[in-house]
Amino acid sequence: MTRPAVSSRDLPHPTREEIRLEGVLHALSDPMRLRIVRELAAVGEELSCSHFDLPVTKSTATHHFRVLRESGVIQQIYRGTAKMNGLRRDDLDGLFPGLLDALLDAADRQAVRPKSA
Amino acid sequence: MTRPAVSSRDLPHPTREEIRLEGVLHALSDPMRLRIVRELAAVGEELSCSHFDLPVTKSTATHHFRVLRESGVIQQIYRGTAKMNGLRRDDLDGLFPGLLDALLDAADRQAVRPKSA
DNA sequence: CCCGTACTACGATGCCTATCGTACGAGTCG
DNA sequence: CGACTCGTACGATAGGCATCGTAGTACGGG
Repeated sequence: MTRPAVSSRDLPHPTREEIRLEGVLHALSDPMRLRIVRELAAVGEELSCSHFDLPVTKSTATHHFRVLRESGVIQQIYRGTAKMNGLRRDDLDGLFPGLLDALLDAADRQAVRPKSA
Repeated sequence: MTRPAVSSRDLPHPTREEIRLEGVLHALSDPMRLRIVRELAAVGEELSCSHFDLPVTKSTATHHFRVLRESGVIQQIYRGTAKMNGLRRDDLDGLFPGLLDALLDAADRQAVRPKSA
């Protein structure tokens, strides 16, 4: 699913061709991860892990970022002490045109709905 | 997540408002269920459970159909001994315009790709 | 009424995963 | 160097889930 790491401190990512729709959907089916992706899309630029104020511990956050990276949804690189996260929009749009936008739009619509019973 | 059953032999479905994006994505993140949905979409009409020739036992198939129903992706009703399955296209399109088509298109594109390493 | 077909229910199993806490490694800045 | 920040690694835990097999229920037809 992922490329081997050539040096320490660099992170294995799937190539574009290795990205699987099922993996992307699974990654996005977790509320915490969907939230991360929505924020990345809204801001439109790379964000450090610590920028996100998630209601989970840091180890759990690390886990979610890894799932997103290994599924091909985000790309991560170290920038000094920070680890920057960016949406792989080009790859996703190339593989699945319109999907990411449809997903983000769906998430936006749901976010506006009454949280409900 | 689902309405209570009023009589035996009728199946609890979530109302349109109860359908959650995360649930839909989770349902579709399983290859077997994605396959079922793709077939339903391709045929465009209701299909009985037994119409599908899935590489799993019938108990497992029952499980997958239930997940799809409880997430709001399909609707199921008994018709004699058969249980018919239909895509809830109106509800999904109403909640998340364009999402279902984008997902089906993405699945089609992936299906054409070399299965790969 | 009896049988066959269609699907379910239940229990078991093994794997995956979301979560945490603690201890650690890598960089940066004084 | 030393301390601080950012993020990781590892182990534990608890719950979810895909799968199976077996036994059972509901319906329709002879």
